[in-house]
Amino acid sequence: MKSTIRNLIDSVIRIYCNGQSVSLPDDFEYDLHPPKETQHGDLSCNVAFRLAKITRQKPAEIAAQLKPLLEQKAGKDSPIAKIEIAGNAFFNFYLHKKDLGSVLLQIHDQEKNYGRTKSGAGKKVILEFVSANPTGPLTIAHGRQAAVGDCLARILKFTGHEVYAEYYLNDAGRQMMLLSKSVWARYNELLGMEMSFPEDGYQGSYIRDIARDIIEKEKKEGLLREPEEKAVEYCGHYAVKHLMHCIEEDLAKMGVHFDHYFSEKTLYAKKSVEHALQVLKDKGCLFEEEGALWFRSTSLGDDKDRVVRKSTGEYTYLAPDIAYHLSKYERGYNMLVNLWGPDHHGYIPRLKAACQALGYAPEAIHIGIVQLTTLFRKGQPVRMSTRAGEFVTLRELYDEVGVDATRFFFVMRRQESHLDFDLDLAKAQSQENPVYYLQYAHARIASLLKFSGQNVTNKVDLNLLSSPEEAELIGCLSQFPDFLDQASKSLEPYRLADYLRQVAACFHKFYSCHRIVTEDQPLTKARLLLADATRVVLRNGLELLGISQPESM
RNA sequence: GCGCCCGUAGCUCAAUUGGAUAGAGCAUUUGCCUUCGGAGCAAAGGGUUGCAGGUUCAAGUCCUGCCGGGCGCACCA
Repeated sequence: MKSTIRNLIDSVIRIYCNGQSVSLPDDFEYDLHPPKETQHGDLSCNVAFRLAKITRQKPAEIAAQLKPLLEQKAGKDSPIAKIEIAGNAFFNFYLHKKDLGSVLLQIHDQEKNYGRTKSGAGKKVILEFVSANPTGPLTIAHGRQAAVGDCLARILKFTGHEVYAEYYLNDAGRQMMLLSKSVWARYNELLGMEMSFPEDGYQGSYIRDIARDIIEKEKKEGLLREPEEKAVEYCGHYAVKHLMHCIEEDLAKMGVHFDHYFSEKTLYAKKSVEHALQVLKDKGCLFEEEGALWFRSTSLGDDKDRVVRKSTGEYTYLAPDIAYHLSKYERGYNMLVNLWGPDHHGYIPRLKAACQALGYAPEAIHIGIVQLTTLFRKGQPVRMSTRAGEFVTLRELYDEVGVDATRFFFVMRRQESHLDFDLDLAKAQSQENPVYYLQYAHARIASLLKFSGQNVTNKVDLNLLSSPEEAELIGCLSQFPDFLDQASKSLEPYRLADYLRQVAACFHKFYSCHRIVTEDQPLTKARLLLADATRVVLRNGLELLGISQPESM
């Protein structure tokens, strides 16, 4: 529908430009979308304003010239019922009811595929998110990253991208050593040995649990007889295995899926770090100074150059990261999406620089920050502190409020802004809970369809759906693919959550204004088709958010 | 000190990426259940979009300078 009109406008502005003897720039763009105010018609277009820059005529004059051309070109079979100029030079298109309603036939026909687009065709996306160090259970901060990332993966797939979801597992380096030593210390302590706990070690009680597991299920006190280095290594290995098992389980229970957990250790085993640095060296991006090896990131937008190998011979954190991203490049992904916590935002320029040096185009690199969440209970912030080992874990959160509410709350706000998570609101099985608002609409429709006792058919008279509430709902449903493309293009799932709320609101309004099942069979059939189309959009949308779609509540 | 992000209704947030009269939810006030699910709907109040300039047909959105808040500035990970 929209593309028909867009083609019409395109052909008309070409005629107009020829008449003015000016050529249209290749990047010429204009908007065509439903206006905010329903009184401004079904589609609104700003093309006359945009042309003003090119032909140096007044927008109103251009609009006046274009209008007859549009009307003439449209002909009498077009979906356009009326064209008017308003607000100086906006075009407002009014469409025939049956053409507007034809989207319902499309929805009925496409069902689970309604909303699918091809806008991401050819894009092979590697989406990296969560990537929490395996040094403890997932926190609510990771939970938000998980929810946002997983929704994003679903949306990108639905909009035609090829998506590979990956978790980068930091199972090497300093944090790992600390974890190993912490477990080793608890192990000794449990066996009555004297040992000081490492400074900055992990304090959480789960460390002691892991140590106890080793004693009870595995080695008893046998580690004491081994060389300390071996024993510590064993503790670390066991702890990572155990913690990753918990992390994968936590994620799975929340419906979050990863295609692969990429181990940092394997980078060293395969000499990938050396390989990556060689690649950069061959491109002339490295230099030596004061005994250290540097990456010249300033030539790619960073504010200072970065050390990749210290004068001691050790690599900095950046080195394996470069190797990891080279692996993404070598595996053929042409679009990079990383979701990070806010504590890493200073790290973005150097990694972007690295990715560009490795061969990625700047516009193919997307590093997004998922801001922190503050939990509120009875209006008071819930204090969290990882240092003392007393934090609210992701598991505790969704056990308390449920997976659906957890996921919805995590994605309902733009991810780069700080989130206030009201526990009481999320738990409330009542009207003020936004999750239930959506699910209620879905359940209500399911129940209604059952009540009607008839099958939904597409053999209906669409002209019967002529009330403002019906028109508004139809317009809303027809925008589903557009909103998905927006969410996918901007990498912001909250747009979908917002849109679905709008769909539910339109439906509830329609439902309370009009009785659907009546003696009037043609009207009943038309309204049932509309209700069922709403169900399809809600179902598909909730599925993309990873939220269940109950038939009854 | 340098860099990045944010500032919209009492609170939490939108605003189709520069479009027409800035909109929702919560909270407050008021209506609507003998008919399909009231976990719903309708209505009211609430705003100089932090301040001051600038860019243009058009600015909450872009640019500059202030004010206020958050975060980051390692040969740490």
